[in-house]
Parts: sequence; C-alpha cells; structure tokens
Amino acid sequence: MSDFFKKVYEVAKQIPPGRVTSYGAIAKHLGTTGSARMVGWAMNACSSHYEFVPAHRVVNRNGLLTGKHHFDNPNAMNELLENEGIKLDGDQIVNFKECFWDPGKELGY
DNA sequence: AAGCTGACTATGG
DNA sequence: GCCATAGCCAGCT
Repeated sequence: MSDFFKKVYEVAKQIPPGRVTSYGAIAKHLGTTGSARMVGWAMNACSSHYEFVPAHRVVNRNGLLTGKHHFDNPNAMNELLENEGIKLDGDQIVNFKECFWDPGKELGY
C-alpha cells in the first residue's frame, strides 16, 4: 500500500456524513494537484482497504456521481447520499455547493 | 517492454 | 457555454 493511497483513504474517511468533496480537492490536499485521476484510482482500489471507505462521498468537481458505476449496484451511491440528506437530481448533486467539504479548508494545509 | 486506459481538472477556442 | 486538448501517473494487456 503506497502512502498516496493511504492518505487518500485517510482523508476520505474524515468526510463528515451528509457532506461531499471532489477528487481534485483531495489531490490538492495531498499535494498532488493535477493528479485527480490517481485519487479516483485509489477509490477504485478502496475495496482492498481493510476498512470501509466512503467513496460515495467523493464526486467530480461538478458534483456529478461519475463513479457510481463502480459500485456493486449503480444505485447504491445515490441511495447512500440521499440517505445522508444530500439531494440528488439523477446523478447530479443539487445542493453541491452547500454540501461541499473542502479537506484543505477543513483540515488545514 | 510498450502502449492504452481511466471514479479528473484546467484551459483555450 | 459546450467541445477539444493536454497534463497527470498507476495498473493492466
């Protein structure tokens, strides 16, 4: 397990319920700005992590659930988010701006 | 071993 | 405001 993956999970697990963040925000927090894809890749490999990782709280910068198809059930992501009080319009987070949780701002740089 | 792919983002036309 | 391009870098074929 590389430190990068470990850090990604570290941050992801700190996302409060009912809040979401973006891949880029996490990447920036880790100091690997521009490598947002790697954050996504880490999420793809989150199943190999020994603990649960709330990958459903990580979306792209538009608040679009682009990663839903990587779950066992594509609807799982929507249901989990709505269950946490996040309003969705299809795969789009309606109140994305209000739900957004910035790791850099919340955890400090 | 070399090339392709991808849960992304920023920028320019 | 939408489409095309270009960086990003680990894993898979």
